[in-house]
Amino acid sequence: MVKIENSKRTILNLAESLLQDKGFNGFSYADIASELGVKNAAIHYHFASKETLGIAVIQRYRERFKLWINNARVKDLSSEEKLDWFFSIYSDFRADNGKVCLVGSLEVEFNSIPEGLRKEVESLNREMLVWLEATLSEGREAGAFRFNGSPASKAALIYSSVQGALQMARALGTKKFRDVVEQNKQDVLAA
Amino acid sequence: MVKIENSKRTILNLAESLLQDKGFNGFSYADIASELGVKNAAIHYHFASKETLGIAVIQRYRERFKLWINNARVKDLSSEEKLDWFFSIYSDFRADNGKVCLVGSLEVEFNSIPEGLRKEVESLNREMLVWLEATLSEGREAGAFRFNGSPASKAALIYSSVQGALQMARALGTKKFRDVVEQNKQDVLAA
DNA sequence: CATTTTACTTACTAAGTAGTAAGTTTGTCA
DNA sequence: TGACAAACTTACTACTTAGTAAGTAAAATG
Repeated sequence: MVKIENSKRTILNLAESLLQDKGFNGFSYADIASELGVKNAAIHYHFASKETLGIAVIQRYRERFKLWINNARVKDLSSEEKLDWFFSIYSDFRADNGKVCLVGSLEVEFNSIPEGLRKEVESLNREMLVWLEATLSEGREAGAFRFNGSPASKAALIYSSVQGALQMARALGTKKFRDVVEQNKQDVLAA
Repeated sequence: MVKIENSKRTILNLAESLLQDKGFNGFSYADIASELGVKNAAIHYHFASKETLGIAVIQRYRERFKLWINNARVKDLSSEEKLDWFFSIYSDFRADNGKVCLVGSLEVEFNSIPEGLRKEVESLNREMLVWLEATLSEGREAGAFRFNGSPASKAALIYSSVQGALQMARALGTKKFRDVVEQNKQDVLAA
């Protein structure tokens, strides 16, 4: 038996995709099992409960984000390029069949998901916000960005607008998402 | 029997609240019935299917929004006050046990809700955006607002940021929501 | 080669889901 | 007063849900 890591990873990929597509309450173990061509119980073998599966998805995403921002390919970018990189994460979601931000998805269902999952969502949200705040702060000091208010508030605005724009794009089309990204850049880039 | 309209309205109120609290896939007829102190089938008597119930909630909200914006109490406000009024709608959601925007909630679950409901969500989103765009446009011409880009893009940014901020506030607290509102005002109000 | 471990399947449970059909109570109105 | 209709309840169906327990085939390991 050689596909231990492979099966586990495939389940995580599918769960992540379903989370972004239909939300935590919108998918079932049966969805994953049928897509994978195995039985329901096989999913439970890898992830005892839906809560642990959800937690694993978010934890993996947190690891991934940490690796990204500490990798030279992102770390060595200019402030403006860093912001573009941030937006590009979400542009990929959009291109990929109208997926939505994991954080936003789970926050909408916040009051109907297990508590362990809530904690993970909070951590991921906080970590992304911290990075964005630091990027905005550096960029303003370097003269690349110009905005009023604190970097923390501006980061919260940019992040929540992108999150909301992904959702809005589902009803009103991808253009709305691109509009929001462009408007954010106009609002923050020094003339 | 005298409480026809009353029961129907109470069901709509509860459904709206549950939608904002747990999402469309996060509540059931049983939740409404038990809260109301009646049996499941009583809800089906008033709303044949969950889809028609959801549609009715959104349609009522659309009517409400139309009444609001055409009422003198909003219509006669200054541009700046209109924007404040818009934000205040969502501040009320926040104050009311961390509720989330109906539009955002349903857009997250967009791919797992009935099609008739999707259409309603699209209409509500479009109508609110149109009003916000017009308000921003008027305000800029009147010298109350200052921003780059089109009123349409700025409206999309403001709306999606508020939508996202309500969600973010669930994980990170109400302060985040207030920060986003304040930042939006700083970004748009003429110095 | 024997044992253990991995990755499942089969077969099930208990609970919840939307939805329906038929009957009941109660107020309204001709 | 009697018919009707509104607003339910009772009792059910068909289905889906997460989760479990026991068994199995095959690969890894000692």
